[in-house]
Formats: sequence, C-alpha cells, structure tokens
Amino acid sequence: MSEENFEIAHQKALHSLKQSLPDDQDLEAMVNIFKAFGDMTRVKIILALAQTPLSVGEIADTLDMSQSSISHQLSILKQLNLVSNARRGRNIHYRLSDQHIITIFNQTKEHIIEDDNDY
Amino acid sequence: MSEENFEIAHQKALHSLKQSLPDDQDLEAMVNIFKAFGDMTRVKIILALAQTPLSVGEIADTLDMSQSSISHQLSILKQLNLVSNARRGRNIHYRLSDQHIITIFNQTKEHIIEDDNDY
DNA sequence: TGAATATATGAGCATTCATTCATATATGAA
DNA sequence: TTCATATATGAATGAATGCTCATATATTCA
Repeated sequence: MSEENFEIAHQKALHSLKQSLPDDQDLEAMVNIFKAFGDMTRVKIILALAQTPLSVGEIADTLDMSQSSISHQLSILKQLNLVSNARRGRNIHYRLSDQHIITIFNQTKEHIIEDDNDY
Repeated sequence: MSEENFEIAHQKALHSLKQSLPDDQDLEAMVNIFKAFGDMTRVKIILALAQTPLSVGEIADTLDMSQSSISHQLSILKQLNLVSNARRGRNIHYRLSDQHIITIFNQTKEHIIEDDNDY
C-alpha cells in the first residue's frame, strides 16, 4: 500500500472510530473489575481463594492483615460478583465466583513475561 | 469425602497457602497493569489503539479530552510497555505493544456477560 | 439466656491519582 | 532562522481509596 493510500485508510478508520468505541456505561463494568484487580490486597485474596475456599479470618491470617481490612475488601469483591460467600458453621467461607478470573490473571502474567524477554 | 476429611484437607491446604502466594515484588507488575486498566480514559485509549495506530491529537479528538490529559495517560501506558510510539512526520503515533491486552479485555467481557446471565 | 467468637460496617485519616493550567521542548514549513 | 504546530512535563487541586479504630450484628456453645 502506498503512503498516500495508507493515509486515506487511516482517515477512514479515524472517522468511524469515535462511534465504534463502547459507551461509558458499557465500559464501566469492565473498568470496575480492573480497578478491583488493581490492588495488591485484593489480588492476594483472589489468588488465595483460587486454591481453596477460605473464611475471613483465615484470609486475614494468611495475608497478615486485619480482619476489618479483609472484610472491607471482600465486600468490594462480592459486589462485583468476583467472589461469593456462604456460612459454614461459625464462619463465613468465601470462594471465587468463576474461573475466568484466573484465566485473566494468567493472560496478564504472559504479557509480563513476554515483555521481560525484550530486555 | 467425609466432613472430617474435608476439614483435614482444608487445614493442609491452608498451611501451604501462605508460602505459595507470590511475593509482593512478583505481583507488583501484574497489579500495576490492572491499575492501568482501571481507568476509563486509559481503557478507551487502548480500545482505540486496538483498531489503528493514532497520534496524540487524534486520540484527544476521538475521546473529546485535552491533549495534556491524553499525553499524561499515554506516558503511564508507555512506562508499563502497554503501548509504544514512533514519530511519523509531524506527529507521534502510538500503537498497542502486544495482542495479549485485547485477549485480557475479551476474557473480562466474558466474565461480565456470564455474570449478567445469573439475573 | 448470657458469654464468646466471627464478621460487617461507619467515620476519620493519609495517600494516591486524574485532570487542568501554564509552559517547555521539538519538529516542520516558510 | 523564525514561526506555527505537536507533544511532553511539572505543579496544583479535588476526588477516590485503603487502612485503622471503634462498634454493631449474628451465630455458637455452655
């Protein structure tokens, strides 16, 4: 493709671009999930729950953090349907809602690894 | 598995859990990428660049945002190697660094869609 | 029922962060 | 070289956010 044609194709793509971007409302769900993943504490909670369901106290012990802090973070994850919970005797056990979450983490890890190879 | 054996298996998993979690340092790269994805402006920039390379000004026009704001955000994306840039005549064109990014977005969209089906 | 344990929740505080404004830098055109 | 255009950057500001502390709620056990 000639330089000139490239420019024409680019202008065409540019013109339709604005309409093709999803609405804020549609993107918000995705952004909120990424926001949830963008915190070390929540990522650790998710990685722990990927191995086994855990009570709030068990998570707090595992991560060496306060019960309150963990509870606050779990409520954020629950609101986004990233985890679900159920009472089990005296405790409340949390588990991951679905397996996509782990797939997303693995994809991200691959991006990072390939990135490192560049150097 | 009996209730009692379940409890034993759980205790065993719990014990090895703490060591099995990645170090903060290893997780930080991942968390930083998710942080980058956790902002509407940056997500829109990425979705736009997924369609075609664009100059800073073109992105600003497309998203109806100031040149300065877009430039700041691009520098964050560039630092994380999510985008790369190259001068092209009078402008500087940005492009996505690799395709994993789109895969991650699509996985996330699938999580959201399956989630909606629950209601 | 009353005490002990597990979890949730609200307010306050310190920090992070996205945008704006002003300005610096760099390239192309005349 | 000088002017115009494109992009980058630093400081300032307001909003969002994670943690702590105190306390409320809920469940089990004696």
